Amino acid sequence: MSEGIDGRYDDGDERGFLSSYDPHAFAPAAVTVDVVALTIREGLPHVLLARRAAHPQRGLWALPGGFVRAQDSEAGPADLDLPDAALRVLAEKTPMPTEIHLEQLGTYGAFDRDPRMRVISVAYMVFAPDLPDPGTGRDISEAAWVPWTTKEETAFDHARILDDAVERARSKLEYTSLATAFLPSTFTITALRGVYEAIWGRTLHAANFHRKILATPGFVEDTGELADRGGSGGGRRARLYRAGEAALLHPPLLRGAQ
Amino acid sequence: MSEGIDGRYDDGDERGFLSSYDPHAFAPAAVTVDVVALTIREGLPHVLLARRAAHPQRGLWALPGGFVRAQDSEAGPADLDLPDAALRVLAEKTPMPTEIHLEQLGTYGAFDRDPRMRVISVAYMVFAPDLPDPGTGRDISEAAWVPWTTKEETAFDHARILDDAVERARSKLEYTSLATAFLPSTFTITALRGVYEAIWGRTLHAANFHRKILATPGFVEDTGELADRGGSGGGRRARLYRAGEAALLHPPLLRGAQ
DNA sequence: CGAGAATTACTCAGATTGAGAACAACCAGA
DNA sequence: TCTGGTTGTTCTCAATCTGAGTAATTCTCG
Repeated sequence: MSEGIDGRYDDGDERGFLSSYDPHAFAPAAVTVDVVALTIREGLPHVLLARRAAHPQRGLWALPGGFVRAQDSEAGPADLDLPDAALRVLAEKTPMPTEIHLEQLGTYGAFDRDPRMRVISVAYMVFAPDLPDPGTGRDISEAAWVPWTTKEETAFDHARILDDAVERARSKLEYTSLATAFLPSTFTITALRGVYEAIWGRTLHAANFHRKILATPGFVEDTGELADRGGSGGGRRARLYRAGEAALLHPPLLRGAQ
Repeated sequence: MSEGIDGRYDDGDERGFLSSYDPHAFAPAAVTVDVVALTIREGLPHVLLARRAAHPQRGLWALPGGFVRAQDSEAGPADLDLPDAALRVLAEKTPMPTEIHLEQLGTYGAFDRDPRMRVISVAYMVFAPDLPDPGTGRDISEAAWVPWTTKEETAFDHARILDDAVERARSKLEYTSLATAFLPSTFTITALRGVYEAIWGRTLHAANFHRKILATPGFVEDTGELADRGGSGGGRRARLYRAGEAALLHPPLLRGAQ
């Protein structure tokens, strides 16, 4: 990968070469994962944040995160891949269902993003249905689902990571079927529209949305059942759907248009 | 970030805390950057690859890459941010113009992706206009622009990174104006269509493409000039355009449709 | 039962798209 | 210099899609 380091071994055989590496010699940066877990509560997007229990920046909100375990150690077994590390640090803050949508957001590595040392952080996003509040009876630092509009002070560069996550989520809703990841296994078209309206921050024309969703092949499948009851103030009972097979929407739903 | 490590300092003040860190103790993984540089030559997408000059996997094609320099060292000054590292390792393989499009693709960290040690690699993409072949008179290992359809054996997991880059490029062309990044500062609509056809691997209706590009606000700006001459086999001289201000296309160009 | 509300179906004008024809400008060779 | 072939650009038209509004259906609540 780097000619500067590899060059010293140009004449060796591969077997002898592999045993001669000292990982610490080439590892002057720490690697962490941070997770932006998003959900929708009462029509508003929320993100899972934890209060920092230790210095630096003690008491500020921070994304759930932690060091990637590169090898087995006293802290626990190694993380075999980065998504494993992301799910582990998330589970340390709140219980999660087995089926959640996890995707990589990006990696942040500016030299001054952490005052302690050079830290390179791989950020992940989770789209989750509405979940209970993080348990308080467990060995968990204070964590909570916080409205993402809350511009309270956050630790390190987590405000920027959160902004990037918001923009990614808004964009993903346009051309993928990921909106269903915010909902339980069956849902109504109105609930699906609520996801779009919450993430995009605008209202959509209910009738046109309905037509468009049903016209997009593979977005939702009819379960044949009806919701238990209509909306809060009465109303017809809505049909229940489940997520379909399609991952990409053709054509997309555009937030710019109405 | 990690309660396991932070916990030991719960009662300290922030100043004393910062000086007590030993980076090596928490850094058992190396961080590298790899760059997928794409361009279009003679109507076909090409990627910049370098033959590995050293073990492991000596002689295989690999993406330009190298270790991130977390601190100043004998190898050179520290990379202040990850994009700086990406541009540095790319410049080590071939000269690059000052204005290129660079964006992060993703980070790869499976435990077995490098046989030497735990390596976490941040992949970047570059969209470049057609450039000269990498200089042979410099202290450069063999590098070349290779058609991306060449499924020759590549080192490590670089084939997968390249596949991810291809899919990202195809997708980006739909809803951003990045196709212009593959062209010189002024270009014809036909050349722009050639970018789409090369990346998407299909032909597009010339007249409809023309109409759509000019109808998309901010995609291209008319320079008022004409190309020096028509196409290869004669023909009318085309109008020259330059890239416009818009970064996102509304509405997008859809590859699924015709 | 009647008012109100949510869901779903329907209508219609305007915009967009896919396909092709037609027109314009240029090159090369007769 | 004429002529056919090639490329770039504009135009036409039917089919489809979109935004906006209206209406029908079916529920809750009082």
